[in-house]
Amino acid sequence: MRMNEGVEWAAHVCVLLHWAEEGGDAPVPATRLAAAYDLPTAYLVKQLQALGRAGLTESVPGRRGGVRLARPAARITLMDVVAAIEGPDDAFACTEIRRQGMNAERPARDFAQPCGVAHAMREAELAWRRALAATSIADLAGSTPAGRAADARRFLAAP
Amino acid sequence: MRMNEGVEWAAHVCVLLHWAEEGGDAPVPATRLAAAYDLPTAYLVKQLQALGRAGLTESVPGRRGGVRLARPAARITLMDVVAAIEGPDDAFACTEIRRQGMNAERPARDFAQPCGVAHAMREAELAWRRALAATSIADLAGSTPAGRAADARRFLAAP
DNA sequence: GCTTTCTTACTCGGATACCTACTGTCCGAGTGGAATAGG
DNA sequence: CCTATTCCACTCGGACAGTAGGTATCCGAGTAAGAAAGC
Repeated sequence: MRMNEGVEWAAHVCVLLHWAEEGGDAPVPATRLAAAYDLPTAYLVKQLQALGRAGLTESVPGRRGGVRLARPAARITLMDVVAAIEGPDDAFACTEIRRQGMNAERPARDFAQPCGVAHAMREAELAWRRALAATSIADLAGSTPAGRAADARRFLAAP
Repeated sequence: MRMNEGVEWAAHVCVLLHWAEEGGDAPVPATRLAAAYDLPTAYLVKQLQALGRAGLTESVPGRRGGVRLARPAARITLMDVVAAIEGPDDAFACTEIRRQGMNAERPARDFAQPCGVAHAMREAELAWRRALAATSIADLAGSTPAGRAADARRFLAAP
């Protein structure tokens, strides 16, 4: 069970976009974002499109276009970013194997209650989601050393 | 990010092994376990081997051999099962992209503190692990309707 | 009757094939600001 | 000087190839219980 690399990219890029917003340099073109962390541009664009579909970012077409956050960084959580990139599905998918084999003859109503394994897995994932939802992009930006944040703003503002 | 199907299998199989233990029918051959839920035997054996390597189950070779739990079901948690099948690695793997691109010139000591994204992800995974560790195989067995548990014991005891 | 051998029913580990999903690249279409050309 | 056209820099979406890992199967080697054979 490995998470998409795109999640890491997207999280860092959202922090960059927050800094750009503060510096008055929004929107930022994808090529510049890719250069900031030396990422393959074409593939990063794919992740940015996923963020856009999820409503986290807005894209401005045209000559001085680019990408910017669709709402304040304090109201975008890591959970939002993970959900945007990974999709809405749970990691654990119950396939109801309990109905097969020795239980194949049982009527469906015997399995009205959710499987205990699936229930416990779901609870654990909810705990995970709650923890992710507790950290916002603004929190991440705030925990970065001031020197690096200033340099990032400078990099994004440069022509 | 999808979890291995083997996790579901392994969890249900551990519950079966617990019932077999109670009924005095341990060890249980893999073929019987596979038949209980109509799973492909050869592939289930692979998952059982992973459980064995993790120390959750013991296998008895030879004619009336099979697999049994290595310790009481109350002391085997869902976390143990997930770790055995999925491996010990975290789902989120930080690749330190913050060191590249615009920060490529910085000395390594500038990044002594862990990346904020990685830290938040790690905290969330710990919450997930804690939740999984709160449910034991015995809990899962206890939450199954008595009728199905009895039938399972009968199935495992049958020649 | 006792010991030895054989058969049988298991597990274990590696090798292999297939398929899905992630990773990465490329191309054409659409959009809007800025520069340029024409009146 | 004002308007219309062209150009350029950007986004979007789909198509495509390569690769890693999950899914699934098969085979040979090892082990022990019970049956069979020999003394």
